Amino acid sequence: MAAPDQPFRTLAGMRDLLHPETAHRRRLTARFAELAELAGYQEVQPPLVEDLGVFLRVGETTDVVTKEMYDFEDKDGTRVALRPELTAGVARAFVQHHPQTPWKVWYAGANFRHERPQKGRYRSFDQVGVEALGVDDPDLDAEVVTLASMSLAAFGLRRVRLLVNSIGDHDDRARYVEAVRSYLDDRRDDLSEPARATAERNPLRVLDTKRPQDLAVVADAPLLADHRSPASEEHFGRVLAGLDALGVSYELAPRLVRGLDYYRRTTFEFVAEALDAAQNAVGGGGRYDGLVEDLGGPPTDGIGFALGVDRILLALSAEGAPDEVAPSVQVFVVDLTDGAIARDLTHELRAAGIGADRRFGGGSLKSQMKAADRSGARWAVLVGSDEVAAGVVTVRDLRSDAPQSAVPRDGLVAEIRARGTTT
RNA sequence: GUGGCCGUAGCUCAGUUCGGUUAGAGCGCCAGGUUGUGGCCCUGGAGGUCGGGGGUUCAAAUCCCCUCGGUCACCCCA
Repeated sequence: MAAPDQPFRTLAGMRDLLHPETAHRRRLTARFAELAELAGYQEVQPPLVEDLGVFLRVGETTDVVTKEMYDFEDKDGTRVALRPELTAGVARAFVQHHPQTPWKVWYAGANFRHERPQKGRYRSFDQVGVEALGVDDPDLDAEVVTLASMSLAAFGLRRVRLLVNSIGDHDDRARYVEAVRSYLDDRRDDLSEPARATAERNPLRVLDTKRPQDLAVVADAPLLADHRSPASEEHFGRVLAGLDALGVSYELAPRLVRGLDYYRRTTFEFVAEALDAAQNAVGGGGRYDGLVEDLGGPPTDGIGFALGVDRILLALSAEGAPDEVAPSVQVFVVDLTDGAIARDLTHELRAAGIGADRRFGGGSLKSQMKAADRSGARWAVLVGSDEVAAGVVTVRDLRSDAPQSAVPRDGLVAEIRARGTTT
């Protein structure tokens, strides 16, 4: 096989995650898992690939499904797709395993959408989130929104706006869609060309347009609040009361229409103010009361959210959040003999739970000390012919000018433990 | 999917307007100054398919075409 004209590289919109970013992501995910489990959510891991039909239920009028999906024919002819989001897979899992309700689960994982990449938008992107199925109680809505809000705060994000809306239940939504459709039909001549196409496919999506021309039309569009049934209105009122009681601040966003078709009643979105980029939504979610039924299960209420890990990291960086990563190596062994001592000492230290490394190929004392410095280790342990003869090692503090000292070779682990590895 | 801008050393970038000797800088890396001591300093060194392919020309990093990638916006969304 001939070598490629150019070396292989990641596909468009895909990236290698390297240290220290991997460490930031791991820390964020761990923090999220902690918070979700504190609230009684259990981890779930649906597969990355599902039958295409699972995702079609997400919304056959949405770009996510119609244009952006990585779908292909499997070897047996089945139409399958890489998941563009996790809610549909979780709902499918609910139908398949019929767990006890309420089923409260959290997840962390990659999703795939074939979009044109830009800042904060990648073809492979990570989300963390929760889903809670089988409960209609507005207090659950408040719990879920609060968990999302607290998670963002726990990650260190400072400037976040929470937008909340209710798009009504199934019937409210259907009536509202018709009202908007007929309104937009009347104003068709005032709409931009792309907005006209959107209006036919999915009228609600026109409402959160950014084009000035369409904004003027949208300003006078029918209001959702006028189309919500008393029951929906009451549910929404209790969600907001719950948020008030829990001290979660939010803004009502009457035109907040989220991208996926399955949303009902409560919808919400988190916007990071530090992100001036177009992609500034760091999370969102809502109720999807009909989704499980659409996937062949029993009528089941559900609500959840997803937070975009990539965008949160971008926002944290834009806010100037601290991003130091503690070095994992605490001790660096400098061996001036043939290297066998470094081999044995690093092994001994690691077995004792102390991060240890050394320089392969030896090199001058100076070069090994440079390597020790770069490793971030707190301690350098030096071994040369003098130490070997005396049965000791020399321990040097790389972060202070304290004098180095000789320590019995067999007592090194105990000595490092006694001195500590931090600061 | 559409449009603007951008691809030069490991990294950040000069050089491209108006083609012309061995393509530069800073940082990083390696070595020496200091035959057993890192960080600061000094000296030296290694390292480049100028994204890739084709074309124009006596001559291309520089001009033209194609292509790949990045970035920003639209669209969409986490």
